Amino acid sequence: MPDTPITDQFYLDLVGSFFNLKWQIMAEGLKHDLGGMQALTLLMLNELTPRSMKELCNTLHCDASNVTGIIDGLEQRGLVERRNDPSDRRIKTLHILPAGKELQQQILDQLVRGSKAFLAPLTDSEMTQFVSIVQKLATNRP
Amino acid sequence: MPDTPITDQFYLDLVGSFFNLKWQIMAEGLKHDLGGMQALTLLMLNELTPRSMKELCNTLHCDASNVTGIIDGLEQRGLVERRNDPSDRRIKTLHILPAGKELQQQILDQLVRGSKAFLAPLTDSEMTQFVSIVQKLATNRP
DNA sequence: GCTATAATGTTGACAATGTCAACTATATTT
DNA sequence: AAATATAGTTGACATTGTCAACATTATAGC
Repeated sequence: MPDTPITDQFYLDLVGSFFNLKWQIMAEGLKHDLGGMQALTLLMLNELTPRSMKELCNTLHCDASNVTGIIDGLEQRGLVERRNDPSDRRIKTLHILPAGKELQQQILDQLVRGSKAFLAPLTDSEMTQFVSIVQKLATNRP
Repeated sequence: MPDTPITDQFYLDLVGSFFNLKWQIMAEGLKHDLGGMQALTLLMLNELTPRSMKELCNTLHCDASNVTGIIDGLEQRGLVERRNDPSDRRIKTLHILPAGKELQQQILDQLVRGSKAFLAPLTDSEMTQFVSIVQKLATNRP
C-alpha cells in the first residue's frame, strides 16, 4: 500500500491541470488560425517516423473519421501531406512539410514558454522527479 | 539549474499523457450520452461552493458563450440548475442536482478505475511524489 | 441624482471537432 | 475464389470553439 492515500481531489487536480496545459497549446495554434486539435495533432507528427492515420487515431484516442477531418485541415493549409504506402496500398502515411515543421516548432516553443509559469512552483528536485514520472507514464499506453 | 535537462520530448510526453487522461473521462460520459466537455464540466462542479458562469469560464479556459452552451446541455438533461444570485443580479450561480451528483460520481469512479492502469507503472514512492506535485501544480493557476 | 464605463451572461453565425453508420479499396484468411 | 478483416473516406448530425453584437445590471465619476 502506498503511504499517500489517493483522494478524489487528486484526480480533479489532474483534470484541472489538463485544462491548463490544453490552453497553453491552443493559444499559439489560434494565432495561426489553427483549431485546437489541429495544433495538438501537428505536435504529434515528426518527419523521421511518418505515421499512418490509424496510428494517429490511437495516439489521439479518437475516431478514424475524426482524424480524416483534422488532417484535411492541415493538408489544406500546406502543413502536412498524405502519401501512399507502397508496401500496403490501404495505408496513407503522414509527412510533415517545411511550413508544418516551422509552425510545429513555434507551437512547441509556446508550450515550453507557457509551461514555465505553470511548472515554476516545483523545486529542482521535484522537477527531476516529475520528468522521470511523465516519461514513465508516456511509455505505458493502455 | 536543475540537474535534469528538460527536453522537448518531455513536453510531448506530457501532451500524450493528457490525451490519455481526457479519454478516460470521456468514456463514461459517452455511455450516458454526454459530450466530452459536458462530462468534464460536471466534474468541476460541487454542491458546496456553487460557481458562476464566469468562474467556470476561468477554470475551463474558454469563451463565455461556450460555457452557456455546455450548461444548456447539462440543464436540459436535468443534471444542473442555474439560479439567480440575489446579491448581484447579473450573476447566475450553478447548482448540481441529485441526478447530476450521481452521474458526477460515476464519471469520477470511471476516471479513478481507468487511471489505475495508467498509473500502474509508478512505484509507491513515485506515486507519493506525483500526488504531491500535481497538488502543487493545481493550486498554481496562471 | 445622472452619465459613462465595466462586468455578466446570452444569442447568432459559422468553423472545428466528436460520434456513428455506410461505403470503397486493399489485405489476409480459409 | 470466397469470406473476412483492415485502412481510410464520406455523410448526417450533435457538440464544441471563436467571434461579434446585444441586454441587463453594477460600479465609478461627476
